[in-house]
Amino acid sequence: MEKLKKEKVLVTSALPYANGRIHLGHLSGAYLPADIYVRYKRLKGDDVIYICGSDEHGVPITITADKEKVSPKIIIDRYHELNKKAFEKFGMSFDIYSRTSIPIHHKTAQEFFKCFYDNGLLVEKKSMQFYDPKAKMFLPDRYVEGTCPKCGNEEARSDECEKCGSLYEPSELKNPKSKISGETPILKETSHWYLPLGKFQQRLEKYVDEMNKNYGWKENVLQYCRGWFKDGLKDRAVTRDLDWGIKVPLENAEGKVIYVWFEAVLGYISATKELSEKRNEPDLWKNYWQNPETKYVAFIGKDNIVFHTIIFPAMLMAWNDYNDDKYILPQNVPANEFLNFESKKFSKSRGWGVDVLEFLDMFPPDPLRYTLAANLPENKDTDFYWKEFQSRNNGELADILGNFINRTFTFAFKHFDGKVPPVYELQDIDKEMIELVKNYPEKIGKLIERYKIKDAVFEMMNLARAANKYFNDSEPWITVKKDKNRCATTINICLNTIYTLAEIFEPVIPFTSQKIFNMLDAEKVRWYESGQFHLETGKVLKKPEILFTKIEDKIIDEQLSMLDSGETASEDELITIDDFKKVKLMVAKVTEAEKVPKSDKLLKLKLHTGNDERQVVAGIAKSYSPEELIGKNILIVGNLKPAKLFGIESQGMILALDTDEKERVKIIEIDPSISPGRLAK
RNA sequence: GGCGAGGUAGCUCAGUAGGUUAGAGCAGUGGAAUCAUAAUCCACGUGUCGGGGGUUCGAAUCCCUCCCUCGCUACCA
Repeated sequence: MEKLKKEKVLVTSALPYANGRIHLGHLSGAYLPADIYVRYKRLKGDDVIYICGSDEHGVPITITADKEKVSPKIIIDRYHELNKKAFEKFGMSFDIYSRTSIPIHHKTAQEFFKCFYDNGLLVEKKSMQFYDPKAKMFLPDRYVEGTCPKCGNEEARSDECEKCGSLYEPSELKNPKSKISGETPILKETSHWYLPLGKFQQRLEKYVDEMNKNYGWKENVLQYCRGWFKDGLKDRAVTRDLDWGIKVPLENAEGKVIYVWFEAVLGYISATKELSEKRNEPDLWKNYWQNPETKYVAFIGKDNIVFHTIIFPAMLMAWNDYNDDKYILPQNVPANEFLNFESKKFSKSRGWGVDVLEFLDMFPPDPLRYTLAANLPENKDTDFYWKEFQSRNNGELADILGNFINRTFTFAFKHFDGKVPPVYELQDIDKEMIELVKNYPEKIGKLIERYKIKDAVFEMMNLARAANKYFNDSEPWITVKKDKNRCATTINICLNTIYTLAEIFEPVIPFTSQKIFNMLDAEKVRWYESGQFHLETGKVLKKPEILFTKIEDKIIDEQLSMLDSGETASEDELITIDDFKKVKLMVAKVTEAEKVPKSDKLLKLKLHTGNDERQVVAGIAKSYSPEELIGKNILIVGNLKPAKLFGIESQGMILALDTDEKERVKIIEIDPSISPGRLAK
């Protein structure tokens, strides 16, 4: 075993947004892999700190607060505490779980802002922003929806179209609507500061390239970066008009806060500062963040890639340009994909999924940690299935790992007074086992170093499999009668293997691992030494306990049936008759029809609805030709808000039925004797 | 329709500097054993590596094309 240099490692996990409870998907993405990595690093003897905390600013929190008619502080306090507790119960080993509402963070974020401002980096731009007179607030991009002036995308944001990627002035956006009140917002002048990311593009590309060359970034992360670089990095506003957040530290900046994307990533630094204070080591944070020796690894989910590979590094570069105390940049950003739940996306609003606290009320954390770790979305989205959870718990943790430990311990107690028996003459089978065990820590360590956690977990269980085989092949239940020394040797080797198992499994199932150490009355050792045999002959063992209880089919079936009922309830949500009365279903006669140029599915129709004429655009071109529609009596929704499709105004919606054939619909035809304009009731 | 990801044994998946008989876990079948949480161990797969075409001495692995699935997004009004 080569002596490895002690590394200085800084690990962060994405700051969860304090606007809801974390669910299993969150754990799989950014938290469990990081925790496994960190626990391994600690066992290895590296100097590591692990930082996380709640992200507590931004508009969604204010909206939740408004909905509940409480202050945003109530919301963030609630979710900060809940999530903190969930992480604790799950066994997350953060050195600190901080939050972005604390003064240290406000100060840090303001320092960065001020530094960029004072050095003339930030560009001030006056612009017309949407203002919702009813909600009395400026509307952030994502709360304004309208039609993109360039490509006609109807769900474009106020200054940017995600469809075609074009940027424009809010005044160019067509048909703006406030997503908060539904009102048409007015344009009001305001001014904001922008971070010119374009200035950093070349350096960022070089940075990503070099880090990848030296440390092997994940393919999905690189793809994402390439996409952003290809489009060219744009100026990004770093302030917002809002009263919830970190105040812009300038004169005449009333009502302005630092945009949450700018400050949230700095929360990692602030949290480390808070840790410094708590430990009463004022320079601790600098020893990591401003130490070129530090290896900084940022664990995140795929939705967060751009912030950690482009924006945050750009901010740190900018700081480093103007200051003598220079920050290090992420050395690796091992972003995971997403975890789905029983084949579908987690969805809070649809009640799909299980949140962490809910889960841990029913089951202990280790089986969950193991199941999630064995199935991490490292390369692609994966699923959490209740059945898989059961089979991993019963078939692997209980049957393979737990049972091996149990059968070994019962042997030690039945035949060797609960003490570690001595080793006598070694046969080939023993030597092979000893050699095998010796190599496992390094094998697994190498996988974890390369962020191949899933493979590492598989190897951990493989050692337990091999241990069972060794036990079987050695047949101690026979040797105990014929050759006690042989039996003693076998049990000694098995007990030492259990020691190694306790250590290598610690990052994944720390609670159980601790129980095993207790049973062995032993302590953790250095990771790379854990494959060697440490148990002294004659050492007194503690009585074994069952480490994993089996999960009955009944319990899993209950969960599955709860899912079923939960989902149908939300899908078939009942409406009142008043809800229905809002919809004006009306008979109309088609007078003209033509294809919309350049469109596959759209027809432009002129409809006669009794007293007036109206134009409707309908997506039925694949099912009907314009000619066959003319003269038909059909049913439409008459009081739908007009919308523009392909630049053509549509003043209603034609009702049609799905058919078995894909993309084919059947319009609802009304008896020709009914005159246009009649309403359905 | 656009973008992205994927289609490999019944299920979940691994498998890129292209090279002998394509792998693992689970499930299934048969067997061994009985110390142990009825837990373990061994043996067993003629899989069109989505279809077709191409490059190559040789492709699951590279190129083209088509089909299908999922996600996001859309002309779902």
